[in-house]
Amino acid sequence: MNTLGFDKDPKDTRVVVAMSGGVDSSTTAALLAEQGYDVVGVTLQLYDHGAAISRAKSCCAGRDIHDARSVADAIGIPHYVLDYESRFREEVMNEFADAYLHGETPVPCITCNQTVKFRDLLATAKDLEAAALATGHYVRREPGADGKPELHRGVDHGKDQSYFLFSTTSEQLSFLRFPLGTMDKAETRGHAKRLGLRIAEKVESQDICFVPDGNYARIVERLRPGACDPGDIVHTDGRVLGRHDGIINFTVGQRRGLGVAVGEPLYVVRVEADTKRVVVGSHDDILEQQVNIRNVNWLGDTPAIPEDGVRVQVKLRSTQEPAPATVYGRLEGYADVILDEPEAGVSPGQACVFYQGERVMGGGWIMRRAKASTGS
RNA sequence: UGGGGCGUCGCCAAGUGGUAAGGCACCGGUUUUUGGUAUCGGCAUUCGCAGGUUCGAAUCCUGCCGCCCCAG
Repeated sequence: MNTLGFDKDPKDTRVVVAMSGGVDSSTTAALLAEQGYDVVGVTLQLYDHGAAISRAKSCCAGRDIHDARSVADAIGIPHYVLDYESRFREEVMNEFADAYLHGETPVPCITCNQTVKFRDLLATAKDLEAAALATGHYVRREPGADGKPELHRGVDHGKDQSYFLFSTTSEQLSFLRFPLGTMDKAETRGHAKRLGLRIAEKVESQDICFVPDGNYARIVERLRPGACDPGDIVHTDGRVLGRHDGIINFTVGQRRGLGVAVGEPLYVVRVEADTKRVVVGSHDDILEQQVNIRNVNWLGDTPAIPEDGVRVQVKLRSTQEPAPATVYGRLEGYADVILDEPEAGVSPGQACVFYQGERVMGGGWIMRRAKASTGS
């Protein structure tokens, strides 16, 4: 049994590595190559990088494609750049823009993982007759009780990326490998240095990869010209406090950028696409204890989420330790999550990811509440 | 042009003779492979305007300007 779990020699095990050009995926490729695997590097060209080429901190830009190629050359593996621009635009960028126009707050990284990467790239890897697709994500794939692989958090909870992978199916998981899941960032950089990778000191990627300067609203406007109108900023008590430049600039729980002052901090309580209103209120007004989700991916051992509930911990954002909750299965991919303690700033369009300890139990997409009671 | 009240940073607001609190907003940093949150820091040589009194005034006096309320 080799390190990727195959009962054959590494040199006879072909593995495709998704190489973004960053430290993590480069190191993943280099480590597997070092172990003697038949590594094939693949980099996805996801969007027109003309505007983003000088953006050093985003992933998959032109600069990063170049870096990926350099690393592949240095470690002596074949490397392919695949043009996934059109499908990325359709499935990730367009959905991203539409979500904002509907008053939701999307997580394009998850959409990208569940479509372009773990569906399309994974299929491509199979076409290349690879035994597995490896990525540089900080998550673990652990053998489960019945032999089927489970998804676990990265050992380094500070880098754990399981939030972005909740929609990974069991089938996909069986083909995926995450060699960095047991490492922390320092170890990864240590390997990168040891292996002489030029990108060893490269800065962390952050922000949305296709938003070069962090100004996501501008991208939404470019993708959907004229689709967003200004509207009122309304307090939960009914007062109209001011005007805003478009609902796409706001997300539930947001404080800064409202431009109105009433003495106490104001937070966005909800974003109404139909009336173009941004409703704001006090911090208490953004506390939510029930979260309704859709398009659930369930990774538990039961066929579905029990209707009478199962105890889990949930993340409602990537940078948060899981909080205790009970999730109740509903029909057709819906579920209701009841948190033990209310959470602030639960935003429609974001992901709710389930955990039981280290194990990722799946998750779903947060829906708008039917009628948010304001408590005023 | 009868009476009363008020005018301090974009908003609210403390300060009534000793040399401009605070909150909100805003700006910047940190944190973060989404958005957001959080956190740290910055933010009125100046108190409607003009004179005067005083060692010293946003605080006292005078005039002017503006606003609000009550009464005509």
